[in-house]
Amino acid sequence: MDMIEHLGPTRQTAFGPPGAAPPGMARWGSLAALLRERIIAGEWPPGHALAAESTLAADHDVALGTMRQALAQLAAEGLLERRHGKGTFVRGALAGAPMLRFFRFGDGAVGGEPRLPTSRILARRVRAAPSPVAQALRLAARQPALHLHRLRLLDGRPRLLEDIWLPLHRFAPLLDSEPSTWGDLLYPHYEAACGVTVHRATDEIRFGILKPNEARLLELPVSHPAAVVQRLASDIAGCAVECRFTRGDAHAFRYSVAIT
Amino acid sequence: MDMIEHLGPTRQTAFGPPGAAPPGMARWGSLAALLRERIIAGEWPPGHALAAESTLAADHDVALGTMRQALAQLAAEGLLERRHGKGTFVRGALAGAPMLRFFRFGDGAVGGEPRLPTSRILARRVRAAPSPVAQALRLAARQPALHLHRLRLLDGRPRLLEDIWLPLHRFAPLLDSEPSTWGDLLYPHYEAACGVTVHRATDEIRFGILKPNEARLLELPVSHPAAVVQRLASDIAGCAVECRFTRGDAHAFRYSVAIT
DNA sequence: CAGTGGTCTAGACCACTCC
DNA sequence: GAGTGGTCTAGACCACTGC
Repeated sequence: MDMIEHLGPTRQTAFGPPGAAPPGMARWGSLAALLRERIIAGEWPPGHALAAESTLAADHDVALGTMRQALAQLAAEGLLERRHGKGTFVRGALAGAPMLRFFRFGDGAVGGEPRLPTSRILARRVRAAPSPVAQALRLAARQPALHLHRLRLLDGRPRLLEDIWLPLHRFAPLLDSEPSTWGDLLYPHYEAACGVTVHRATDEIRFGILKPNEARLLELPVSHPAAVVQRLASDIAGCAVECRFTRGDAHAFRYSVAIT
Repeated sequence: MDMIEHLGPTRQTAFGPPGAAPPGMARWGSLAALLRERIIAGEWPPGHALAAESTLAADHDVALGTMRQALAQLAAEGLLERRHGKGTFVRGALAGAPMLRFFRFGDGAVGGEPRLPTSRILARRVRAAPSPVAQALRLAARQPALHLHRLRLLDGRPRLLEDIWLPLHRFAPLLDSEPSTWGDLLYPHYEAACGVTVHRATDEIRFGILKPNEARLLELPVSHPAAVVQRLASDIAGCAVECRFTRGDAHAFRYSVAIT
């Protein structure tokens, strides 16, 4: 022990080139990258508990604080969830990215309580995806896609109309069950039936005009203005897994953004 | 020294009740709150450099790491900005919350380069604010407001129309200068002319119909659909300082949101 | 070069959760 | 009570900035 005392108790780059420390990445960044890869590779499934931070630190020969910083980074990225007294867990599917956060349907009902939307699958077909969708999903030419047509209702009244495109090669199990048994939330069903976890998504909002059949299904006048939300959802590895177009009454649309 | 050795080197709650540590706030949280108050109170103006973290730590009798966590918290809140090798600074006005991020005006020009919008103040009046605006700005009844009517152009073509409401008691200096000298960005002018720093804002988006005079100014047909962005901007203390309504062609509207 | 923030260590105690 | 994450300490070295 005394032989290495001159190195001091804090020889930080003991396991890497001493001088070439952070060219683009500090020690905790490398650890985060390493753990990130193992999570993305599926080594630990969603919901799985990682080893204790002290164990992880010892396993990787770093101090506790360094490992904590790596874990904090992954938690900030949404890959991990840390629960005091319980452990560190791989995050599962998106809790919810409810489309209704974009809309305020006043109705005649007393406001306040958030009513849960119900959904009805109107069609389920295998067909070639339109070019922009195929591009978004990174489908090869003529590679088949699963198309869902879905109506969402609030208090029994049709409110949102959805066109959902899924790469067939990952969602084939959806062809084997009755859509009416899927429930009102698709992402949990994707995970249960197909093992596909939706981890993040981007919504793009634009303005449009309802086509006649869309207006009819939503019980709105023809050429009524619509808010269109195009969502591209990805799994934990960043692969696009769903392309969804949601249309609703433009006059009911309302959305808030915070700027800092 | 040896006399207190039995306390160990890590008597952490030496300056607080030993057992009642985090009832709702840990040590670093209290430090953050303390510094936050001093920043909000204006003790350090925007752009001011704080003392070195080591100095701050010593001043408050905490370890470096504890003070670092407090400073990191404030940086995450957007109150501070830390620059490696330089120091820790109080953040100034919002760099920019460009309205044009909501719109894509394709034009006939080659895409790519972000063209800067110019602005033209069409009117500047002192008048009572409409009730919703007065409520948003927390103005007392009949307390006067400054109203600006502003047109924003891209490549010389009118694109956005803005109604801006300001509490007169903080923006009186705006009555003393020629609006054409204000430049194209208002927030820096607010800071320079009135000492009001816009620190954060929320945008609320909806769709509506242009009124005849609005359509005329934007060179669009009457009753053309419009995207309406209502922005409520606040200063560093969280006081609402500006209520702004921006209207533009709904068909040019496009906005992206990331969900994680 | 001195001063700043960024990284790392080794070890302690605390609060939460569950058995 | 055992195990987990959360907080704190005291001190070291590193990388960036500007004189």
